[in-house]
Amino acid sequence: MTHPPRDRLCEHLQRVPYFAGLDAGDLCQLAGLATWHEYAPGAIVFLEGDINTGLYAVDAGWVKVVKFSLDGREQVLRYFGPGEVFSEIGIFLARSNPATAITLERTALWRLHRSTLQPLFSAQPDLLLHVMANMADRIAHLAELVADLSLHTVEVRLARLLLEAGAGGTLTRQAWLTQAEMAARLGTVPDVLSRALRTLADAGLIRFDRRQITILDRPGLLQRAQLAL
Amino acid sequence: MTHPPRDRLCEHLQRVPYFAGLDAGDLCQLAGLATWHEYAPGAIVFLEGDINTGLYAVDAGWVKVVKFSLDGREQVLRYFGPGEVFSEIGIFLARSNPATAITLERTALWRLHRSTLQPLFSAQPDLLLHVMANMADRIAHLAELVADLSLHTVEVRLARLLLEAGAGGTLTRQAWLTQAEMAARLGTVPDVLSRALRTLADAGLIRFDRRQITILDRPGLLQRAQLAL
DNA sequence: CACCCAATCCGACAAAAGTCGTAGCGATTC
DNA sequence: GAATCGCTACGACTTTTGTCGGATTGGGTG
Repeated sequence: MTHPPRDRLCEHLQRVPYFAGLDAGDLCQLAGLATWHEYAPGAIVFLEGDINTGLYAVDAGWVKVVKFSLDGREQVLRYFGPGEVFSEIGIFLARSNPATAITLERTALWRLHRSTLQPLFSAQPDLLLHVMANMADRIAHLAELVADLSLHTVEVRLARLLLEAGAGGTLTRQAWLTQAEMAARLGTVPDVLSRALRTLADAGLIRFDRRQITILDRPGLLQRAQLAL
Repeated sequence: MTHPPRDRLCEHLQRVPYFAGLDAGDLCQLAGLATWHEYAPGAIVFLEGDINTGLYAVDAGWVKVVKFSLDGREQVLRYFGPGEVFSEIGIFLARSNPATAITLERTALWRLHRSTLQPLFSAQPDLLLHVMANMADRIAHLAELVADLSLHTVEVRLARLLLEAGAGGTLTRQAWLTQAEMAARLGTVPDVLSRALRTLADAGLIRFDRRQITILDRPGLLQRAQLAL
């Protein structure tokens, strides 16, 4: 994970789905303004309350965006992996980050600082629309998370997560996706998640060990997730 | 609440904080494209899953944006009152509404349909930035809601709500803000909310009756809200 | 006024979630 | 191989939340 040469940044950005469809020349202009940052696992990219940020694009690795309670419990709002862009709120000077970003493993990010973006926006309304579309995605995702937390039990939430993540039957967990991490994602604690996993396993709906979770009975799981019948 | 004459729409829009700072001529152009809609209390403005919407501005009345569970429980994402604009997601054809909008009382809305907005966006990047700033606000608000639901008890959430809403000591409730409504806002059920209100009242922190809630001990309430000490 | 209806309140109970202590298991390190 | 560390598992317990039946209140209506 060494610093990619300048003349390859453009190519990099074009592979980011976020920027697909944008003019190649404009993208290269963007690339020239991006800065490269490497982080160790568990490093803080930015803190809730900070205002001095911009837009981030993940080159390699994984980042989680979280909120903390005073007593240290954490709620994951979202994970971001290679090719994804986050922190749209960093575009606005008037608003501080609503959450904290932390790396989950050794991670490399591109950063487009607010000040470098402003002129581009005026020149390239298309870019603005892309960013807006991403924000719309964030809003929909968060609204779904709110509904999940408020309206469904841990078991239902877990079933939904498994159905979503393990579209292909077996879900091989990233090394960093521990039960504690999954619990923070689902808005609960490791113990409760462990119980829920066992309940689903005992019911014959899934099978799991330390590195992967297999869906054995998708229709049954859909039912537990209150998405069917 | 009769249909305002066309030549006053412009003036109306200028009073919407959302559009403050935009060029007056552009606003009048916007006004000419808006359509006027009236709703009875409890009417559905749009449903989760619909895609045929646009941007709404509240002229008079109140609207709530909610998610439902299969068994009918509801979680309020946000309330919108006079002068506020909502449903930014309606701008994107590719995305269906993530939630349902319902009126709380007799309500009048302006609607700017997607198709009428698109050309304006190209001509007026400023307008885009305004919409984006509002989306940033939605994201921050939802992130806060997620953290609240996941990390705090009902009592803490209630204390926070009271501190936020009743900045001036006494909070006179809108007629529609029943305990059931407040419960849906806090992500719980009326019974539990009633208990939490009683607990705070018994502790001498608040006083409440059917039409208003008074904060008696702000520092004490701040402590309950885990925002102090 | 009598009536009705929605909102609120209450107590008892059930379910879900969180806490705690302990124990086992695996991979890594020494 | 032994020691260690992080992750996972499990059982017992507490707290929080949700549910239910029924009582009470208060405003509006006929």
